[in-house]
Amino acid sequence: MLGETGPGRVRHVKGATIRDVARRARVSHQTVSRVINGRESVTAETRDRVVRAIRELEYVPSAVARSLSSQRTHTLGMVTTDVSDHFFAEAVAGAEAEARKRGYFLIIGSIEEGSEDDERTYLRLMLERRVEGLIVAVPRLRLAEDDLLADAVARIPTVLVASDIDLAGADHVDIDNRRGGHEATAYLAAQNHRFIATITGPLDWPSARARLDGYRDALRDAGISADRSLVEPCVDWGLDSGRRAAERLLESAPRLTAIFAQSDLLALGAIAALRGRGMRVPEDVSVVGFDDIPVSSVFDPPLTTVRQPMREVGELAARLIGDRASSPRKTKGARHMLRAPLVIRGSVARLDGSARR
Amino acid sequence: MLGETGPGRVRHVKGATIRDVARRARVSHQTVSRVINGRESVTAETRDRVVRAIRELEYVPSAVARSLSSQRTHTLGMVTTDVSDHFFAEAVAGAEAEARKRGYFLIIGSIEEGSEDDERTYLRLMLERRVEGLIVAVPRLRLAEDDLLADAVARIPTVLVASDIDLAGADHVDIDNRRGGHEATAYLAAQNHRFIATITGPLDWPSARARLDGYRDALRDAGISADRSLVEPCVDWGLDSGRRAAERLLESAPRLTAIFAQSDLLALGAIAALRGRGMRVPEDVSVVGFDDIPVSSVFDPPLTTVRQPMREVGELAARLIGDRASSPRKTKGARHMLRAPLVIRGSVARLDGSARR
DNA sequence: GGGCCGGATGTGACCGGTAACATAGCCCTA
DNA sequence: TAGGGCTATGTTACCGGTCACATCCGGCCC
Repeated sequence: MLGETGPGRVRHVKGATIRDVARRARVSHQTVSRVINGRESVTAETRDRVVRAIRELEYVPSAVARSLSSQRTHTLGMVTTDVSDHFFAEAVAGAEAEARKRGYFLIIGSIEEGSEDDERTYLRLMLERRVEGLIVAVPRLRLAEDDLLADAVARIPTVLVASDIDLAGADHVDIDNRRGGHEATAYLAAQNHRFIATITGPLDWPSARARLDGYRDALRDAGISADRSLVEPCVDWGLDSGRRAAERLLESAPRLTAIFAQSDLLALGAIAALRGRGMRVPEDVSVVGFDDIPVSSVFDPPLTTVRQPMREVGELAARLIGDRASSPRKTKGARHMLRAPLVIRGSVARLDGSARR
Repeated sequence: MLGETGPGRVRHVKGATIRDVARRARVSHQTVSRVINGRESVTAETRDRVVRAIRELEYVPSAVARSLSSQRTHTLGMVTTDVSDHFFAEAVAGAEAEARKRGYFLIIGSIEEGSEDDERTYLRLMLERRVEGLIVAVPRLRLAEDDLLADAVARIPTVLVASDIDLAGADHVDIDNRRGGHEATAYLAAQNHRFIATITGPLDWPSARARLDGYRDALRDAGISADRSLVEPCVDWGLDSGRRAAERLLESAPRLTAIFAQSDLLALGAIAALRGRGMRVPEDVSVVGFDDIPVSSVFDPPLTTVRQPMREVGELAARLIGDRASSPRKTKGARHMLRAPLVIRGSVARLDGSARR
């Protein structure tokens, strides 16, 4: 099996092309193309010859050449916040599954916290690769006034995930965070809690603000007046932040009987801090989280939390793109909200009227 | 801005090509190419004209055409088990970061549990896309005798992650699971435990078998004879499996004083089951996990566990590919083992000699 | 038996870049 | 002042497929 690459040129294992196969099977390259694409109108006998030649030459068709010629890449791009965050990993998994079901490949760009203009770079690279759709799951997106994103939207179907940027032409997919925050808080109020604190995520995340809005809505609905000292924002969504926030709350609002934490990790951190102060959960302080990460159910106590269906978010995003691609372009983007249901477990206690502090 | 696409052909928003830009800037397309690629030897004035034309036409170079012509795709492929598994998501994140640092894009194929011949499909698709390197992180890979994988290895730099398939020419990256299992078990033995049970992952995972080997090694080293009733395999790595396994163990081996669970979730499930039986951790039974997932540290008790540096695994895999690609091809693949260190927290109690049951 | 039809196959252009080489000025030196 | 060498730019082929259309051939109809 000597390389017939011609003199000089050494090229690693010069792959066979459609024409090499054609020559070997003594047909035209077009006939090979027909066989590859399973078109009718090829004699069984010819087909056999071609198939054999393909096998003998270990021919693998080039998706690159095919894309150039057919103007289709069958590729979706997804730009996300760091995939090592469980939350986004789920969304990627969902999008990937749905994309593949529809015959698309997913290329991802995962943005590390702290790096500069990465979303711009990724957007540009994906446009260059001629992705046929774009999923942007970067909550803190700073691209609002950016031409680049608008440009992308103008060229290809684009879905913004968990973003509050309002870009005509783009679809939006998000969790109904406001409602989720409302449900969590209303549930605490229904258990007779009146001093309900909240530990929020970073307030430059739209989801954090929406959950906070939901929290406030619920307090108002329950006739509880808002108290600024009961709201404790964090710089990130992690355990340590939750721990520290709980400690600050215990200083500033010692009368609290319940905490709505905007993530499960914040909640778990808060619980750890409460325990550190000798308080019991839920007997002394009730806690509700947000996310429903896998361990929430085995935690002690099992965490009552709001479940985010991130996988479905990813799936929906990919599906919307698929629909856009196949059907005539709708003019305006829609905003799709997925409900985040409250999962009641054991971290909330009912306060009987007399027991209010 | 009327489309100059020619009569008939409507084509959505026909993108400008290098030749369109050339025409507008009154230069040859080659000069445009030079400008795009930042080559010297273009007059500042010419460059300006070209840059302006690019902007006016909203020209975005086509990576597809470039790839076809230059025979480089700057793309790495990664086939993994479902990325919604935190473990693999970390590896993907690491690989992605490292790849991009080296100018590569990552396309991923995430294999859902239960689907049929997906790894074959993905491999084929990635080969078609002419990825310049391949990371295969599918522990349960059934491709041992498969021509397809061997084919891939022959064509492009390939790294197998956490696989025990021995494929000459491929690099291997893995956690040193045997040593990790040894450390966990040895630590328990050093705390005077003698009846040390283990809850394993599915034994068709090489990592599960290696950890089990490490467990046995450690028992032997400590002069403890093996007891089959102390080994409890599970069908998956999840919480429920851990819970059920612990319950079975309590039946079959009531004298156990310690459990080495092969994943943190298994460990947490086991702890939940133990508590359900009224036993305390670590006072009655000590538990060690494996993984060090984010919540392990706040669990009650904080979980002593073996930390898996999955992110680094991904990074290393991408780096190896980068090295292979740039340096002359080494003949044989190497096996790289990353150490998984024991993280001591609070879920193990020291048994004093008299207290042995 | 000529013409038409339709299936099987071949031909040449084209997709949008890059590479190699050609060419045209220009400056410098002998 | 001719020739060498360098810079700026243009020309043409090529990467490996797909597409549109041409061609060939056997069967069928009148």
